[in-house]
Amino acid sequence: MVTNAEIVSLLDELARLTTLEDGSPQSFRVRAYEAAARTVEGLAQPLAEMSEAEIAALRGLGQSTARKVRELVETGRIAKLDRLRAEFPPAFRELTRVPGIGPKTALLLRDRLGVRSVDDLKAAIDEQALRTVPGLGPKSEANIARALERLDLGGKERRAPVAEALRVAGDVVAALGALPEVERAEAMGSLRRFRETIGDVDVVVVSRGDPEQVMARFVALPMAVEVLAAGAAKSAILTSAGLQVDLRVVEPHQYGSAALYFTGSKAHNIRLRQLAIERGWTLSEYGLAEAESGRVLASATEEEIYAALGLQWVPPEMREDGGEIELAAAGALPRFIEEGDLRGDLHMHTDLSGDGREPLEAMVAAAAARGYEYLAITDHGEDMATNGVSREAMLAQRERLAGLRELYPGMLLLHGVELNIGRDGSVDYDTEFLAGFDWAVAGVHSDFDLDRETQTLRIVTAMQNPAVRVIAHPGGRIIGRRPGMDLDLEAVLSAAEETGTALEINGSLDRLDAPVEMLRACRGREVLLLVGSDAHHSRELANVDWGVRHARRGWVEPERVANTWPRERFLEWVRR
DNA sequence: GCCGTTTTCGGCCCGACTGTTTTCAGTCG
Repeated sequence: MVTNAEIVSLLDELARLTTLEDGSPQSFRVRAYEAAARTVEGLAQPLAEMSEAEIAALRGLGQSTARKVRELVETGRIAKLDRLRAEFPPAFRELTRVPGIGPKTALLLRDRLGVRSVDDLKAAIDEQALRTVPGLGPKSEANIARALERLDLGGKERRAPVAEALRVAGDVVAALGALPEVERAEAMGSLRRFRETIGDVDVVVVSRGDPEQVMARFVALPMAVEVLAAGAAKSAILTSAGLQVDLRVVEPHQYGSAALYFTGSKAHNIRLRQLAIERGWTLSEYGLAEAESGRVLASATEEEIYAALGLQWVPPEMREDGGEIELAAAGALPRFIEEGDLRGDLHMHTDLSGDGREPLEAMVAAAAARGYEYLAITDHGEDMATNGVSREAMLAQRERLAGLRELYPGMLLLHGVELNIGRDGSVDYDTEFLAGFDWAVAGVHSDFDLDRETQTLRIVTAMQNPAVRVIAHPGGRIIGRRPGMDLDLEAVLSAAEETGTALEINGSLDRLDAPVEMLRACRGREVLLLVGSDAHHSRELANVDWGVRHARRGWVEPERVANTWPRERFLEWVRR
């Protein structure tokens, strides 16, 4: 079956190709394809199962796109896409990856110089042919030559995993925040929206002084290996980690509109501006203003701008134009989960597992310091070759944990285990030994590339095991390193509902798993979720905060997350 | 290509920067 994710990717490709066909990223058809893709992205039900009329009724999708979707479902192809692919082969499309070359220039180079690939472009530069093209000159030729040398050396082409981008952004924000003329420095962009991969880091600085001073300090930061742009309003550097960082300096009274603008997403911002226009206003990074007089109506905080547009404040993680604007306009945004909502953590390791780094006592003490009402220790089961724990050692740990209960009378301490799900869905130990645990998470740690049917059966079988309460990192992916498992989502979610097995939202930055698509598909269903740290060190207990931000991207409401429940309710569920 | 309590046709987001121009087009975010 054609999945929504596949349709999204094809719509995005149609948008990119249409940019070339129309010769402008401002093309309205391009924006229509993009808007359609964003809508499909936020859709819970499979488009492949909908009729043409039902598809055309979706916001941003009309007759034309509906026909293409049906064509894809029925024939496996889209004729228009095939035609565009033939007209603009991959080698030609490569040209627009070069910074400074957009659709217009690419087409111009093809028509005037016969340039059809990056290699052609290099040859044309060597012959100094670019300067002969009308609209280009020696300077453009030199800029493109320089951009070509830098291509593939880092910058925006390579999207960094969020964990890496957070480190770079943290360093830059700390350095800028320490400057005397800086009142506030924050990372915006896709990092604030908490996307899983980040193209570049956008930083907004609030300063009353002259922005040039801050800009000068910025481009001189030790992590800057190259200055990509240095202007009065915006600058950009390439960091030693190969990640681009853009900086904007704004006045305090413009913080809200700047934050809104630089957080994006672009699609979300365009919708906001449309709402502004309907009211006779304009919205930019400098504020919400009357179109005629230019009088500023709101700019200091995001909240007042959303309010002026008749919207609830939208959490950054939800700003993707995936239906959140309509809900915010109706005052019907889901009650989104917040960091303080969690009352316990049910997935953490100690040094008993080979990969844990701290003793049981330290992990429990750190969890208590976070104010938890309950927690579970979940070291690896014996099947795990390197880190697994024998029965004897598990029983000894159980004794130690029992001793700790007196020290923490206010906290429910569960003795748990992280089981390994074998190829056939079986798990460690035997039924009798398993019954001795208070709690068990089960996860896949090997054979990630089984075919969909086998993989799905494997997970469903594990769910049917009465000892298993939650499937850990159910997508099986490592961001930037390993793709997820091929699963029949519908079958997995149905099994989760039927068996009452929860799905984990693993807060480890390398995982952030369940993936967003899985979380969005849970909307309106009876699937239970659990945010877990998967901590191997006490400082990693804070991973749950990443898990919560990721959960907001998946529109997860706290009511569906079992570890937001009070201790008694949680315990009742565990015992059932 | 999509959309409509002003519209089924005529609109469709905003600003900075750059290079090439003598007033603007293209790119980028």
